Amino acid sequence: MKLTTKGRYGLKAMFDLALHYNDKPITLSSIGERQNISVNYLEQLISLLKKAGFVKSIRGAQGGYILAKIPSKISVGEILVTLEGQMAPADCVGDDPEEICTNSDYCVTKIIFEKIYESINDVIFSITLQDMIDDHKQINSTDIQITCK
Amino acid sequence: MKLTTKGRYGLKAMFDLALHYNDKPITLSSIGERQNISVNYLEQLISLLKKAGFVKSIRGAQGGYILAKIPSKISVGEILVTLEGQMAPADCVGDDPEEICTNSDYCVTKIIFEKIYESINDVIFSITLQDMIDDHKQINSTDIQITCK
DNA sequence: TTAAACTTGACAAAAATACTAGGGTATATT
DNA sequence: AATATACCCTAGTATTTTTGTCAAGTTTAA
Repeated sequence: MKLTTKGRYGLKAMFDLALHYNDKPITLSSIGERQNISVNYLEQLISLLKKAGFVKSIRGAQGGYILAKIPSKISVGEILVTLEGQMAPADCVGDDPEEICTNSDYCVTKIIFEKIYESINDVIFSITLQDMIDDHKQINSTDIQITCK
Repeated sequence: MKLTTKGRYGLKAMFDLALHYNDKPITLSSIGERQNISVNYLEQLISLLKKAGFVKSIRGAQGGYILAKIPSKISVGEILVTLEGQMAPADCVGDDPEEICTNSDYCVTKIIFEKIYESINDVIFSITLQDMIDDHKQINSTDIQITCK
């Protein structure tokens, strides 16, 4: 039940972009440096986030990435689902489940998996990037964002 | 964020034992047959559950496994944690976290991971095997337990 | 004593994950 | 126009995790 690096790195990258929301475009190499993530790998993650409409890219010199929406309109849940897929503990649950078992109507374990799924979603879709910024400002006196591995 | 087969299979096996709580010892081969799980693999899972004190084994002919406690005293959370480890979305959260980052006091993503962790635990530790039996009885008129893959 | 059942540990195939490599393309600056 | 910067895209690959298999025991009821 761990998140993969996709979700963790991607969330950090998005938080990094959110902190710089009104600055000039942010390069992946600067994100990679601050968050300690390989730039090539970041490219793959940001590409998914771009396709999903959460970031915009500006090509060429002085280019980079910026959020496509204000931080309060992007939830942690949207980011994680884009990168990791639905946060379902089993394939038989989730919106549009991948796998529908023959006996799922009578399956007791499925009830549990559904409850887990719902409780995770309640959390992640209720938190936005703006909430993270607010938390950050409260915790950190300096302006440098610090996330750990 | 999927459970592995360890957790899923182990939970099914424990539910199977719970349904037969007052019967004679249940063999792994019968559980494997009903739940469609390789017996050799089940052995590994049940061994963990035995070490954790949730099941007792009776060796020899007519032997098998029985729950070591009544179903209402065994939570889904205990089973899952025994088999999967803590249900933490990242290594930096959980009771006694595996990995303590240098900046964790100031890490904003950690706050999110902690909230996810807590919400999952709220669910899984509040459900017992007895609750599963009750659910099952409500859903299924027959006495045959049915779980899906 | 024999067969059923549990115990243990080594091992291995398959899948998923986490990158790396490297060639493109667009654009700002000089 | 040339150049440097920075995004874009596709493959490949090493590592880890998952999901078991196999084999050689030990224990115990009948």
